[in-house]
Amino acid sequence: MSDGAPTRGRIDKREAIVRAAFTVFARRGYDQACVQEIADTAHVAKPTVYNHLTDKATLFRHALEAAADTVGNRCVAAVDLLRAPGNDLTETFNAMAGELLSACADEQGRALHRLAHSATKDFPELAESVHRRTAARLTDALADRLAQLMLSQRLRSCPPDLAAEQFLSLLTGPMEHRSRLSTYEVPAADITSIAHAGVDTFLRAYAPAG
Amino acid sequence: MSDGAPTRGRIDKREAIVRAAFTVFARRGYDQACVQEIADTAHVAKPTVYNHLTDKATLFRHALEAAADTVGNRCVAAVDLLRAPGNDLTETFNAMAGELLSACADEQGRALHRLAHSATKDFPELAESVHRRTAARLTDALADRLAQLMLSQRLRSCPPDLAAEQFLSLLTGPMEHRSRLSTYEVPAADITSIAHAGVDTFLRAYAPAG
Amino acid sequence: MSDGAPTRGRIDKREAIVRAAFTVFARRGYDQACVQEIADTAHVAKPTVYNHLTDKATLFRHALEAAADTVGNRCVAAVDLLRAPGNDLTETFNAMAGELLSACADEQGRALHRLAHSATKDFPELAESVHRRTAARLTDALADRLAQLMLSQRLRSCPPDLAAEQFLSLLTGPMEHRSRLSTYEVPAADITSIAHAGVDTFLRAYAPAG
Amino acid sequence: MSDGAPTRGRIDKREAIVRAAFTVFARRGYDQACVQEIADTAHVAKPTVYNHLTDKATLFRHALEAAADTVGNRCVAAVDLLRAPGNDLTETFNAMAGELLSACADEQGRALHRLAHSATKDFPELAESVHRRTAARLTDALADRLAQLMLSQRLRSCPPDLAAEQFLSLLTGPMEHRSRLSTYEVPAADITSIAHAGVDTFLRAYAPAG
DNA sequence: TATGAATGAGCATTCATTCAT
DNA sequence: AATGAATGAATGCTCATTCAT
Repeated sequence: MSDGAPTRGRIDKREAIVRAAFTVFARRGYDQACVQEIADTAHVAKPTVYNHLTDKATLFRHALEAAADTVGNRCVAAVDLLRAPGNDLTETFNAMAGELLSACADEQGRALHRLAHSATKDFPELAESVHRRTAARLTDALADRLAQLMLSQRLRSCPPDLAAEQFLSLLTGPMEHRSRLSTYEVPAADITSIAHAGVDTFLRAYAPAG
Repeated sequence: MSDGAPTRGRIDKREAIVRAAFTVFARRGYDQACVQEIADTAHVAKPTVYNHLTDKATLFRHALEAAADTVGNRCVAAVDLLRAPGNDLTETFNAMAGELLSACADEQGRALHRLAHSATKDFPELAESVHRRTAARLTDALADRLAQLMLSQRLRSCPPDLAAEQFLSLLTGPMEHRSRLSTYEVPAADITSIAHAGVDTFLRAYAPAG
Repeated sequence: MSDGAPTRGRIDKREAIVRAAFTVFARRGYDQACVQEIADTAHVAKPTVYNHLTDKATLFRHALEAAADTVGNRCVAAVDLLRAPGNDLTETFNAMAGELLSACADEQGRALHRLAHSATKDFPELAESVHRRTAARLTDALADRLAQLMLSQRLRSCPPDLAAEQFLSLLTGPMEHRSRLSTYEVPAADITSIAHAGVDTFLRAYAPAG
Repeated sequence: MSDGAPTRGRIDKREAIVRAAFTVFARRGYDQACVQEIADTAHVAKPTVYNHLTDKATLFRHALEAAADTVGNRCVAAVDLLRAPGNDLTETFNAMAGELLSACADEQGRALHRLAHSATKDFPELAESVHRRTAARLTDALADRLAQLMLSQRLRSCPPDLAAEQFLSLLTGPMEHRSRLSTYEVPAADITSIAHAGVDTFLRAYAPAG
């Protein structure tokens, strides 16, 4: 290779394959997805797929982990809104909650959720890995923020990871309910109302004593 | 035939097949489950399976709906504990929450949860049906109980279905978190602590005003 | 059995089965016909079919031979028209030819023709038997009539079976051509014109010398 | 690749498959033929068959049409003998008729005839296509020759396609009779005598007037 | 005798994966 | 590095046929 270009091209092709894989897996599910369709979507020949990623299973792992990182990043970014809580805590939480739900509820997020579930049987480590890159990472980040708010007496003092877990449950539980296990898209209005209701309940329960 | 017995035999065999189907689908997932294994598990020949249930898909539907009814029944029974709330509301809720989580967290409940998720792509009506027989039915039953408690001023007055949804979210969200999407069994101790924490937060948020 | 009645009922049922068999075989062909459909058509249970006729193959044989006799009878009846040849030989032959083609060209005749062809591989004796009951029997009967006409000098003298064979070929060949191997029904007008043309050619070739 | 060779290999394999398909279909009939046997006969793996020809049905269509072209070519070649009619018309017709019957009566021709008949139910377009490539094409070619002979006054003037149809019927009708619907091979001696008899009758009927 | 129920055998088709080019 | 071609392994489903009633 003269400079970085040829390598670049190869990397691009690999990325294209992984992206195509996620698209196809999202469309068909793991078992019904066929490597041929992934190759077609990536505009490559089937053996080329095997040259880059050994296995259908490997393909699946890379596709899901990449998507998990994307979703995880967006969630953490939403949580970062809590670094600058204004005077009105409710307002700040509402904003964060809205962001969070939007991040999880879009097409990619829902597909990832479904695929992660379907992976539990044959790829438990992958399900674990996705969980770590999304839910666990998000919970940790949120727990950090909540701990700060407890320190500054704006929330009742208590184990911050439990609080984080419950806050997220108040958001995702109703979402799962409404989207029928991520089957259908949830209208923006519903998302907002779920967010507000969750925040309201959370803040009532976690308001500072007195 | 002497009495209803011969018909009985047929029904028994059909039930055996449906039960076997659930077992195998739980073990392998829909796509990887093969009808032969279901037949073997039910101790019947493969065509006998087809004589009773038309399709692999039909087999799947019946197996899941039967399991959903079982799980749903146990959940509703747990909620019925709220019909006789003692003096200590916390204690009653704790008991119910424990029952509820045990019902959802056992092997069958977790398998059903996974399978329902995997069904969303190819059997959306089935996912919907399972949802109706479990989560939706449970939410409705719980909302009824909460409405009564609001009337008798033991809970703050507010839309009961929202309250029910949030209560259940406070239980199932952490469960899903801990079980890694229903992959692993959650130890009884953790179940209890999740139940208590959920009840605590819920009652704080929904305590009667003032 | 008290008198002939119960036996009658049994015979009727057997006939119904054989008739149903021909209907279904005609509709589907031998391989694609399934015994269940025959049983349904005859309004009987499947094992009843096996009680009366041992085999799918046996069913086929009886169905075809019965149909062959029916068709054969009609053909021979047509040939009998030659027993009373009027003054105008052409007219008599035309009448017979028309009858003959109508007999072979109706739904049953065409179905029998197709089925006999499909039987040659696996049931050569059956194909032979059908041939004997239809084409061969018809040829013989016609040869008898032609021999008489030769004796009475109304036709040129020559081997009568060859003449019969050729006469029938002049009728059935064009029919097979027009019906696309018995696939389609041939319009009545075409039948008449084929008949007349065949008779014309035949009588020209077999006209008495001088 | 040096020249066109590699492509050649593929074509050869495809042709081998189609040829094998005809062999097996001829041996078993459509329904009883199994793709595995075709693959074995062609010395390929079963999926290779599917790589080249989509379907069992497609396989059937290609096999029959190829065979039909072969038979059709030989028939047309036979008819071409009439382009140079010698002084003795009978002799020329006898030669052509012999050629014609040999072409239709060999193993391949008889198999094609049987298969075309069995195809009428499920592949009417195919039966039509085979008919067009053989009988119809042959009739047309013969009609052309007969028209020329009429013009040169060596045959009585009349519609040439009707004459062609009748001539062919005088040959194939008795053949079908003797071969019991193409079941058995017809001895060469019989072929000759059928040919001569057919020609004799035809020329008597179509001799120029006066 | 008539039938509901059960089964053994068979077959088309799909797909992940590997070679040779 | 990329691909056309080939294959081994699997699986859903159908159907003729037989028991037991």
